Amino acid sequence: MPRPSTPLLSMERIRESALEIIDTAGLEALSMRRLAERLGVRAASLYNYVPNKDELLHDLANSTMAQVDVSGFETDWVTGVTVWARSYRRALVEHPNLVPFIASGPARREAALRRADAVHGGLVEAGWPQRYATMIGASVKYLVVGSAMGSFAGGFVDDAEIYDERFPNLGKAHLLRSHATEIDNASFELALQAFTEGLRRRYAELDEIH
Amino acid sequence: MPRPSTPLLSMERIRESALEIIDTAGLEALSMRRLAERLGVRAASLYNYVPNKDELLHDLANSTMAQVDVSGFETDWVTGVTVWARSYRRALVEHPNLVPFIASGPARREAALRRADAVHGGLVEAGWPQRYATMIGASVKYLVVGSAMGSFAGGFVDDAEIYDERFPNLGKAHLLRSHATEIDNASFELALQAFTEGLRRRYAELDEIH
DNA sequence: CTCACAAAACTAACGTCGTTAGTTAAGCTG
DNA sequence: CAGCTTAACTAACGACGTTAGTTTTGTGAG
Repeated sequence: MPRPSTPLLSMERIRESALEIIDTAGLEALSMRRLAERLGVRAASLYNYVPNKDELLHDLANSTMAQVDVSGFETDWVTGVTVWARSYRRALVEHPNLVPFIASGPARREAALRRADAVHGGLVEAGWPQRYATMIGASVKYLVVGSAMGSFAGGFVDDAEIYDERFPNLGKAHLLRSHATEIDNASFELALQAFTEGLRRRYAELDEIH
Repeated sequence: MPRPSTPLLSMERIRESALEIIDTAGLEALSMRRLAERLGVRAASLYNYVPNKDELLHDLANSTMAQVDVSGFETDWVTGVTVWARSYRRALVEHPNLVPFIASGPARREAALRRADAVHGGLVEAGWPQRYATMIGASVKYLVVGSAMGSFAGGFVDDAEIYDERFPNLGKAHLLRSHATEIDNASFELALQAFTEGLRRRYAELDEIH
């Protein structure tokens, strides 16, 4: 059926379906053929909208990164970092299976660069030396990416037998799974707050020098 | 040439070549056919040694995790965490392209579980409540995985044009690349130390209550 | 010492994948 | 209404993971 009256596809529908597949079946489950099938179409038709699979993934990554909020630096650097980190994590956690793709590969993505620029600028403006600004940006990124990807608690298996006996200290690890997201949230908050606390002390010492 | 006098393959050679491909060409470049070719053999022969590609990757992941050192908890929890975090990161950074695989997927790997058990035990022994022990373990994992995977500095492109003008605060980002590993190391150390500093304060408050 | 069987290589094939080339018909523009 | 563009299609290529079946070598039991 060539050239239907109203188009079957749109960039919007493609993005949407691709994310559905990734979210429910994993990144490796996304294939052009499977995506096409879900859209009621043949694989080749997708190439009228998307140059190739890799570009489609970059597109999804970019629109994910666009949700990150760096407006907090207008207040002060601590809220800047905190708001940034939390919104960053929130965006990634929405599509955890996409995180490995987002996090690897060069920093060419428009949305990501704009935000990196804002973070760096905000920190330097607040008085942090360039080098520190770089390191703080990197550290927060580590924390966010690691937490969005790892889901520490969700990683354990729902079967007590596996941990019992052989791993006495993990005896109750199988219970972690049921409140996995709560534990992951709390762990991220602990890490973020302990980290910013440590930074505040360094920031104070910075002033003492001058 | 069926059944040669001396075997052409061995688990050792397979692991080695697989890691070489992953390190130099990326995780997605590892295919059974390509691996076989590098070993002077046909793809099907690999299945005499390895049940399938996924198991091979798990095997590589497991031997990577086996290098992580959790002996520091015999001294005190701070050195325990520090030694653990550093050796963990060192192990992952050796094969950054394998990190996405290592970090995703359930915690079924023997080596990883043994170490998680030791960490949790060490923290509880030192007086941390169960819940905190879990969160601290998770936090450090976040930091390590994020840093091993992200290579913040190395992610930037070696081309000044890309950042100039449009991203004023990243003006010199293209320079980051040349000392990428130094910056990544320093950032990780900053994050780890700031984090443990924050933890120390909480640990002190913990004692005050009783 | 021989003979059966395990081991370790092979070839051939299946179904899936990303992608391209070429085709077709509908819609838009002059 | 003629001609170009658009958006679907079919067919095909080469690479992928994996399995089945084949062949020859090495080895252990009698």
